[in-house]
Amino acid sequence: MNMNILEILNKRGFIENRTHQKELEDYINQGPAVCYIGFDPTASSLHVGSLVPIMALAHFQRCGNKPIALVGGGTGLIGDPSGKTEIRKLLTKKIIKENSAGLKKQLSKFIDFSNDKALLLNNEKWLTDLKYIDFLRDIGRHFSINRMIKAESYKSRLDSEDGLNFIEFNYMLLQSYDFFKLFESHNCKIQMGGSDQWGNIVAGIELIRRMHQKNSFGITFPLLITSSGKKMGKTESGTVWLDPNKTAPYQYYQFWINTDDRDIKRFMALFTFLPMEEIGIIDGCEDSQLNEAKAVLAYEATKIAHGKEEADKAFFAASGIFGEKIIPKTFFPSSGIPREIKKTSDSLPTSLIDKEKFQEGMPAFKLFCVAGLTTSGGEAKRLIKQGGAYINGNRINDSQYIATTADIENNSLLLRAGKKRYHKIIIGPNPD
RNA sequence: GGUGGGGUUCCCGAGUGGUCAAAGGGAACAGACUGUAAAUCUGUCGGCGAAGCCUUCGGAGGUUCAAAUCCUCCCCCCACCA
Repeated sequence: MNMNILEILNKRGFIENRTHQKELEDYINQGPAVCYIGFDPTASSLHVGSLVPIMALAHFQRCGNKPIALVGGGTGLIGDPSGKTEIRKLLTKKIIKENSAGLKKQLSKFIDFSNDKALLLNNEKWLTDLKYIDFLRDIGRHFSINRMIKAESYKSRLDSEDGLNFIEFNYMLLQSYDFFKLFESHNCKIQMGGSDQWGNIVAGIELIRRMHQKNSFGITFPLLITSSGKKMGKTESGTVWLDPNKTAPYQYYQFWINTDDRDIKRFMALFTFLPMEEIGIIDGCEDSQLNEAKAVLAYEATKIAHGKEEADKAFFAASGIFGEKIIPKTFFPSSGIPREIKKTSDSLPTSLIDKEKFQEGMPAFKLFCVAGLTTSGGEAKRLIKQGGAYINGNRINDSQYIATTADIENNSLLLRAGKKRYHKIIIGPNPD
């Protein structure tokens, strides 16, 4: 452990706020610390927006501490109102269960759960069997309504038209109880979370103090919005998921490539493990160098989430389409990004059309629908009319254009919508 | 339980019998400009292989030549009262 985890997190921009700094540092310096973050199983996959907490846990582990990822299988049944402008739909128990399983799989890519080096727990274990009366007597009495309604997360909702539901109002108690439980069972003394979790975290700390007269700590991350003011992880084509089946590695890579200039440095610090000394170079970069830096960012981020092989593929596929990019060895020397070009386009999204069906040709707009580049024929025609549709690099000018066997190159059609969206259609019998 | 206000296309939000596929804004998409960036400008923005047609304004019925708009019933949300 050469550098203190707190220093690392701080330097890389993870920390927005923390409770009792001095005591927290002392605790960290005493040796392996235990720390937890909760993940809501509201979707079957985590997305880029959850990456900050995930990376924080990963750093935590790399510094020799023990992270706990807590899947909110129990709390997910309720829904955290923090930062939400409207009541969240209640999810069924079955869905929550499936989602929890998905989260587990994804988290394992970032955090090493082998040999108890990190723990993955589910609060369902202790929440679902709670006795209401006991809970009220033991835990509920420690919470002041007066205090709770002053918490920002509740206040905004109380003022809003939708109001706050009793079920959600209990969320703070349950999350506090989680922390308390982990404190008791795993000696976990730190809880981290997004800045909207501050109220819940502090409530947990308070509960532990009241129950055990012991200190515990909280750290919150800054709310990540891109410099263009968008919420992290949402793009034109929807959410960027960590599940390769929901967001292909190539797309994932592209997401990072499309980072706003102003965000490159910040994102590198947060979403890669590259040393900060190297990241500092961004400040002096201009134009094409910025794009190279984005490639490094995209490569590293993809590698962390999907492995080296997929990252390589995505990188080469991108060079095939957008032009080769040779990244000098001196530029981010720690990065494993390929320094020479090898052409493939394997990792492009691909679909298959039967050769016989294609014999008579197919209207171009239909092809774009089949490829999923557009969602309706009208949209595809619009695309063509606007000059944003290409087959094998040739712009299509006629919305009635029929693609025929003459358009096939190498048994395939490379469709392009707009500047960046590509899809390959292979014509022929299924190769399998 | 009572009273009042609401539910409009991805989101916000106008629209109170035809001129409504529904103003305006946001988001998004395309083009131009670029660096697979940002900003800006222009265009597009329910579906259907053109015309024309079809589906949409919480749900189900009804009035009418014509309904997002009027009537009936139902569902849901909000506020105040209890």
